Amino acid sequence: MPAQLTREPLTRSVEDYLKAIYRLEGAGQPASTSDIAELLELSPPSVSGMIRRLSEQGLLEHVPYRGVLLTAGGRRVAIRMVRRHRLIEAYLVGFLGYTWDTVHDEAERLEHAVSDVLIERMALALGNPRFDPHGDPIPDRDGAIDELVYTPLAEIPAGETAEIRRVDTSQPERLRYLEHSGLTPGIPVTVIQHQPFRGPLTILAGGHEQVIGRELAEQLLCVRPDAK
Amino acid sequence: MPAQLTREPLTRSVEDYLKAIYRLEGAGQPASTSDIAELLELSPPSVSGMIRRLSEQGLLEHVPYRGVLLTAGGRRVAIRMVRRHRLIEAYLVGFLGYTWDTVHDEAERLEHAVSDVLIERMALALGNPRFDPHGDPIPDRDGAIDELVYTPLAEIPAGETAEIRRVDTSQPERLRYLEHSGLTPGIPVTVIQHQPFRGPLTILAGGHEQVIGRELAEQLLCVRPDAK
DNA sequence: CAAAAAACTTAGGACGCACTAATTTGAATT
DNA sequence: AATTCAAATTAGTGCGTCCTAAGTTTTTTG
Repeated sequence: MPAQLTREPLTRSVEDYLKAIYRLEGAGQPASTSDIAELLELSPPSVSGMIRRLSEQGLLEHVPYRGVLLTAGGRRVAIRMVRRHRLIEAYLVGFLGYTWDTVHDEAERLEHAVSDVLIERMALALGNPRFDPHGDPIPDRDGAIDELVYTPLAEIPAGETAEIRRVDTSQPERLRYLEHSGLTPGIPVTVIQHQPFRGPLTILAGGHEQVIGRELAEQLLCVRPDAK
Repeated sequence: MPAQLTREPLTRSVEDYLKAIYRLEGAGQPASTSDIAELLELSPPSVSGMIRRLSEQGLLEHVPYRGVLLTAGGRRVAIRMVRRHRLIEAYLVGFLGYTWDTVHDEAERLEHAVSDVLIERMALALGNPRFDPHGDPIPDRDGAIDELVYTPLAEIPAGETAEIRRVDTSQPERLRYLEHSGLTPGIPVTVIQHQPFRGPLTILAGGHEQVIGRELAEQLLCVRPDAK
């Protein structure tokens, strides 16, 4: 109902909340207070307070005790932040010698500080890329984003080959490990064996066999040649 | 006395205050409350309050009713911000199509958000430049800065030729006008005539005569071939 | 289905940083 | 030297964002 008519500049906190809620909504459910709190490393009462302010501003809908959903306006802001974040990552990797395990934190700060002009200049320098270094899709200027559906490597049956397209973690240690193991977007991987009880996978990638934990295999998002 | 032992991250406001005080100290005098307030567009009481906090943190020395001076620690922070600001300006102009009249505001926000790593990457990409697009000297990593002494064009006697080295304004309109008039760092200018009573100057630059206001001529910092 | 556990909100407070209004101090003027 | 004026400070507030402690609602479980 309150429509956020006066476009006052949003604070960094607000931008972070909206981005987090957008990400949590990706799971299909409304974002819960505690999930937001955990993602942003804040206490639940702090989140409750911010939810009240954001829904007063018309950026989200709140059903008490049930969770929140972004309004169109809130989603617009969130997607804008996602575009910024991913373009900055791509630019830093493409032009300033960053590696995919180090860009996240830098982008996390810069996304709040760059102007629209600078973002578009970066996009231009990069040739308007559609994916960032982790394979995450970059929304276009209008907020359109093609969220392709990928299959986690962990769910590829033994014997099948799939290609890694996207890596769903921002932890530097994990990213370094994956890079070192040759498990990056664009790489074909053959699943040799699944250990039972959600155990590790034996895979073939880059010409040699290796074993990879289940949790990590969940974060390697792939396409199967046929299922594509 | 309080030595700012725990290196907690400084806020954006604190960084802005220290940079402003550093700039005001350039005039040789302690920075006054009202000068700081004017430069930062804040009320004097706000500045008084911040001065108290900053001197408690050991970043500056305050003599009540007299003004403030940066401590070594405060100066270190301020020079770090100046290096950031000027390197960012140079990078944006050099690599992202910015012009010298549009970089200031962008750099003003980015200087608070970039990491040391990113700044050094930009410096490397630029070949560790010593001056920014306006001719302002860029402090090196250790904070060393060679503040050359220039002569304002307004003080060059009629008949003499001098070379513009530095332009002391960040107002986009003025910078656009100067660019349009061909009055940028590196350009030789011959003073033809001074109008009396602090009036405008007639000058020869880029092959044609033009008239330039006294105030603007004060901001064009030059070296004289002989005095150099 | 009642009791326990988990999730969420409200209450109340702190901190940083801005403001206006009122007061104090120092400098300038007569 | 007394008065006047400008500059600076203190007093008191507000806003945004965070916190802990305490209370409420929903979900889970025995």
